[in-house]
Amino acid sequence: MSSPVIQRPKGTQDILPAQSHQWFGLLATASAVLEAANYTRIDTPIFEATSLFERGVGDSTDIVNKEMYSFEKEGRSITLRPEGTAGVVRAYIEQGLHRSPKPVRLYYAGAMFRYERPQEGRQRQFHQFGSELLGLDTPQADAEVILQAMAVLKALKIEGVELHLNTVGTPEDRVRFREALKAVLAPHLPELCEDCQRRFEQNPIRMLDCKVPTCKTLYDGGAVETFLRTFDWSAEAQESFKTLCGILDKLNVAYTVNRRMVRGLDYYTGTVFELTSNQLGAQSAVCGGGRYNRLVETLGGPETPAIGWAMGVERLMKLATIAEPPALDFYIVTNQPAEAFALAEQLRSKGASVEVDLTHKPFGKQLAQADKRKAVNAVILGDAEVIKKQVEVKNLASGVQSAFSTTAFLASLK
RNA sequence: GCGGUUGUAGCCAAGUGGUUAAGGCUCCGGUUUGUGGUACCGGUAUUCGUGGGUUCAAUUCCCAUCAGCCGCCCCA
Repeated sequence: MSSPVIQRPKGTQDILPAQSHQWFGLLATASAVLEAANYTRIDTPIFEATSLFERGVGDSTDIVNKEMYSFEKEGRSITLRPEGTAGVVRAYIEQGLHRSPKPVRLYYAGAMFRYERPQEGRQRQFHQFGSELLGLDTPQADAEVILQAMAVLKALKIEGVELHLNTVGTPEDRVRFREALKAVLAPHLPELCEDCQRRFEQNPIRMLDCKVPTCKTLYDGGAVETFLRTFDWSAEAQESFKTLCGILDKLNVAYTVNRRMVRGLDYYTGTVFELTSNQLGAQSAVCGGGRYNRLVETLGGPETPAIGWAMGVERLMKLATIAEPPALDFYIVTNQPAEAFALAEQLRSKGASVEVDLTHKPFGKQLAQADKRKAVNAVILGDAEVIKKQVEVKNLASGVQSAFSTTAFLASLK
């Protein structure tokens, strides 16, 4: 009797051989875009002190409230990271990166964990690719980061991407906005959905994102619409947002200003943005980001403005076009393993990909394997060839086979 | 956390309250043990996600549970 099969935990995925080329190719392509802009990769631990996320991401967010994988170990509360920025900022402070020349440009990639109900494009263990630009509070920095995100999507040949932009103002603005919004919404509270009533206390700004028709209708027109249009943002925030839009206009980058787009993490200030794809289902956001001018301070570092974004790798996988893996150059058909290994090593040192048949089966069988592996050439190295210091090289597409002396064959590869 | 829906081999998939659970692809073996791709032949599910119940009898009906998917919530 065999034991029961153990299933993978809910909301996790294996990256199988059939996908791994696309998976790592995607990460390599995205990384290359950022490296080309002088961003440097940083890798931080997958788990951190729980308080890092409570303080950093914000304890009014759903992520912190109900989605964190936390556990106690020797009296310490540890949490599997639900997002990447908090850990990067922690390292920035703790490792003294804030003393390197500003701005500091970083990117990261790795697994994140949120305890949520899985569905298409949303796993419990998922992967993000993100970038952070620390030490600059200018609309030019905002533009660099947004353009960078779009460049990554372009490099991945992702079409149908839309840029949504907004500003949530300075940190002071955000507080004022929040209170003013509550004042406007308070009279309507009884008409609103349960979620909105809850949000009213916990995170009123998120109410604007509500999808319930009755709420949506209310927020779309009348007092709320007027309020959004006429809210007295600080001159600083308005000026900065205008400059950013001006840069995008000049570059003919299409965008939509969405006054109701607010993002779920508490640390955002100023510019926020999202890139969405019309080719995904309900989880249409492929990239989300924004400015977080207070986070470094909140986590105990020097006052440091910053902006960043993150992309969902699983969602990118559904959209990206990555070149096929290169074909296998040589499949060595042999009954002389020692000779075959030596030849394989020499071929590989010249950059060729080589697989050695280890089965000792008849050459017909080995050739069939060569075919199945989609090798371009079979190299036949049997007793006769070893004696003559030769190889037979057969092009599997044409069937043409010819003999070379081993040295001539290697020399021909260059 | 809520609502809906699905679950037969590695993949796709037919099927029925009652002897051996179609078929296709893949894989493995053979015809062909120093020459592949085609063709032909053969093999691979003691069992229908798992557990329990109803029944003389369940893969089929019922319940629970697990997992996938869709939507809400939230977000990448």
